[in-house]
Amino acid sequence: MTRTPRARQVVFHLDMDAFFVSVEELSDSSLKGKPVVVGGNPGQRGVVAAASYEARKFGIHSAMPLQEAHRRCPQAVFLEGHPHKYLDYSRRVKAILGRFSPLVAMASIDEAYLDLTGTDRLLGPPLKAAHTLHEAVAAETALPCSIGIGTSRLIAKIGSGLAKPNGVLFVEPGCEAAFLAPLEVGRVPGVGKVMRERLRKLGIATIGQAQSRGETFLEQHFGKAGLDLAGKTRGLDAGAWFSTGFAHGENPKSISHETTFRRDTRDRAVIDATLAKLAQLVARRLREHGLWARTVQIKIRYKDFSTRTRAKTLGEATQLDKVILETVRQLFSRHRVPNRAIRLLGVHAGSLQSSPAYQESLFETGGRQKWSRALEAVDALRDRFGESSVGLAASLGHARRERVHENPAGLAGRHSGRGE
DNA sequence: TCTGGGGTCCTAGGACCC
DNA sequence: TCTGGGGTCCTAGGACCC
Repeated sequence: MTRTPRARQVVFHLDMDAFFVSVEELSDSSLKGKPVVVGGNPGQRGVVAAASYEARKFGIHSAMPLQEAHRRCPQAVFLEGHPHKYLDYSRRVKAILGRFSPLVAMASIDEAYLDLTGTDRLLGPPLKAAHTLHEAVAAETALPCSIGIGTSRLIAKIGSGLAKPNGVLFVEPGCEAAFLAPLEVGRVPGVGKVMRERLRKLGIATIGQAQSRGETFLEQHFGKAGLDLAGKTRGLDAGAWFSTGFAHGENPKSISHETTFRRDTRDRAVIDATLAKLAQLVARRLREHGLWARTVQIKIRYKDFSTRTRAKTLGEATQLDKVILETVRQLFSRHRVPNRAIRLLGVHAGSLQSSPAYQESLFETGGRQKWSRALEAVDALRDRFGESSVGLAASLGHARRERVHENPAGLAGRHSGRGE
């Protein structure tokens, strides 16, 4: 990523501490100081959504199977949780953040990035501003959080992780690489279990070791992910995840629902009812967002956890329960392995667009391709008949009509310079 | 260790087009 | 008779995040 030279950024990353657990403690103070797990009961199929710091002492962490958490700490309090409450508190926090900067990006329900570049006059130096913010969150929500401050989102995020619990950490500009060097490479966002293991086999356990192997080495072994990693080890916001900018919260790229059965099933009635329910949930959310889906996908996970997805792209985008249900039924009957017990079913809508036909504002993703197709066609005509043969306005009008008739390729085909 | 649900992005191969 | 060189779209799977 090339970066235009600019004033050094001041980025905050604010992360709520054990968010779901902390919210539960607000309404039941007897939970404080106890090992608490939010995510469900240990008898259920499920994983830990949040664990209190007390529970973490037993080795319990997010995404751990509930049964395993129970095995490690039978005396822990297991809670189903209250998603609506969490959303409510998330909004309250967001409102507070909005008073500190107009540039706030919620990265998930319990974390946000703030751009505080150039707010010295108003809020004081970064550390002071962070403490003011920290106190405001504590005073107005009674929830603990941690704040990382850096010259990039990446540095701020890693910083907030190290500041936990309930702390503030400031990485001085210019000290990024030195700050990162001793940290475990798994601290880098985007480096998960698989990449960490591959790095370990290459003798890379810390960010500093990755730094010294260099960009070429990392790219050779990991392709684009390696190139991004090289940037991250220097404290840069490399990769798609970090380069999305602060203006956020546009339309989703996909909408899906899935459910794991309490017990694996082969029961056709249960399966049919589940597919209908999932299709209906997906369709409703499409309508809520004012979006139409071009592809519909089914997900089937069997007893042995093997998972299959099968997709179909529709001729015409939809937001109707009926169309989605018919499509997933078809995909299911065509691809299900007969008599195998099913653990999970899912319905997924992708290739979303904001109207049923091609019409996107010409500058949005879908439209851009059509646009360039049309312009290519114009170029082909020019190649063949000379510059004067195609007036710009006329050709664009033509392109638009072609789109409405859903035959964007027709123009290019008939008038191609290759012509055969 | 018996593994949720909602997402994003990336890869890679094949179809198809000019 | 050793065989292009783009490009896009579609599909399936997987890593990763919270």
